[in-house]
Amino acid sequence: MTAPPATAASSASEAPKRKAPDAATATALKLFVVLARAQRAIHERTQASLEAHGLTGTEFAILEALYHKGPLLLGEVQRKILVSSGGITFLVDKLAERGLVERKLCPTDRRARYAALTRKGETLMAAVFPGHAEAICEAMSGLSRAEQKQATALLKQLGLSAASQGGKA
Amino acid sequence: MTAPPATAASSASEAPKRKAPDAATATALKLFVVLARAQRAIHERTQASLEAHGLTGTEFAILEALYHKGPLLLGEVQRKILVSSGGITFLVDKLAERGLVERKLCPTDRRARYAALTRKGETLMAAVFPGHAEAICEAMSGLSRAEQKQATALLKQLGLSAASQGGKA
DNA sequence: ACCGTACATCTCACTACTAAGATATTAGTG
DNA sequence: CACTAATATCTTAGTAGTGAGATGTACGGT
Repeated sequence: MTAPPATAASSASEAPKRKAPDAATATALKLFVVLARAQRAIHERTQASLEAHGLTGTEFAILEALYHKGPLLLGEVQRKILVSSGGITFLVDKLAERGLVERKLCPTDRRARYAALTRKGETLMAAVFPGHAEAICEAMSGLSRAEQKQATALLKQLGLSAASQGGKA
Repeated sequence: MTAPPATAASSASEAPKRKAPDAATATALKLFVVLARAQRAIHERTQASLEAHGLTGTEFAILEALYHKGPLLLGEVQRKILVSSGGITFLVDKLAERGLVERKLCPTDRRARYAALTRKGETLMAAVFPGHAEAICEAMSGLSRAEQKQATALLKQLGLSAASQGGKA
């Protein structure tokens, strides 16, 4: 998995060669930059524990969903991890080649396929998951638990608001 | 630019089929998920204003850096927007093909090249930047200014801490 | 002047996706 | 039952990058 490129951190304050954005804009731009940077830093820190097992973050997300929820329709997995329909086919193909998941027929809808962890996939997740959770804890350790909860509340509000501003338009 | 795939939102509370993670871990995992989701939502919302001009987010980040700072060495741009060395060559090539930037020799170091906006690139940025800043403001409007500042402070602390936890190791 | 190390950029092969459209199946309507 | 619209997955071609290594260049020490 790749981390998103960062936006240049300059906008708000360093060298306002052309414009002095009003204060509200400056506040929003600053949040935009630190959000991108924080996400990137956390992302890089936590992917290391997955790479050691030969998994990308997206692959792990699929396995994790199946691990915690049991077999799921491909479409359900797709909506959960937010990749394209072509992407989920490709990713499940690769995981199936490695023997970690298998496709199963859906008895009530012959268009649909389930993805399910194999024994091998379960074993892998049991080995990988605790270390990954710990890596996330460590990556977040710059904030106290109270601060983490505060940040979670703010980000949830922000994310829901942004997501509802037009879905895909 | 592509948004990073989301992690399955399930880990913390929905169907703890196998494990009841301790409370500190649950807090960190939850923050991990909402951080990824918020970043993704904001990202999608704000890229729309760039796509209308045929720019990816990364391309815009390069142009923005040059717009606000003037000509920069390729290496400086690279560090600012966090892409690989191969990536910055590729991206500047594409922007140069479109006549938005040009390479210039560095008089004091013949290994180095400057990237600089052309007249056309400046014009484009003057047209694109205000709308993009406004899109960011709107995307952030789910939080009040005070909340935005609070979130910025928390995320800055989180990002710096995570980034210093091993740089690349 | 000459060496070795450290850069700055570029080249090339590869990866992890996305978007659009094809195919197969289901469900609803008259 | 035939027809249509909606779904679920797969196929194909293309994109935005990464990473390793190849040049070409700079500079401190000798």
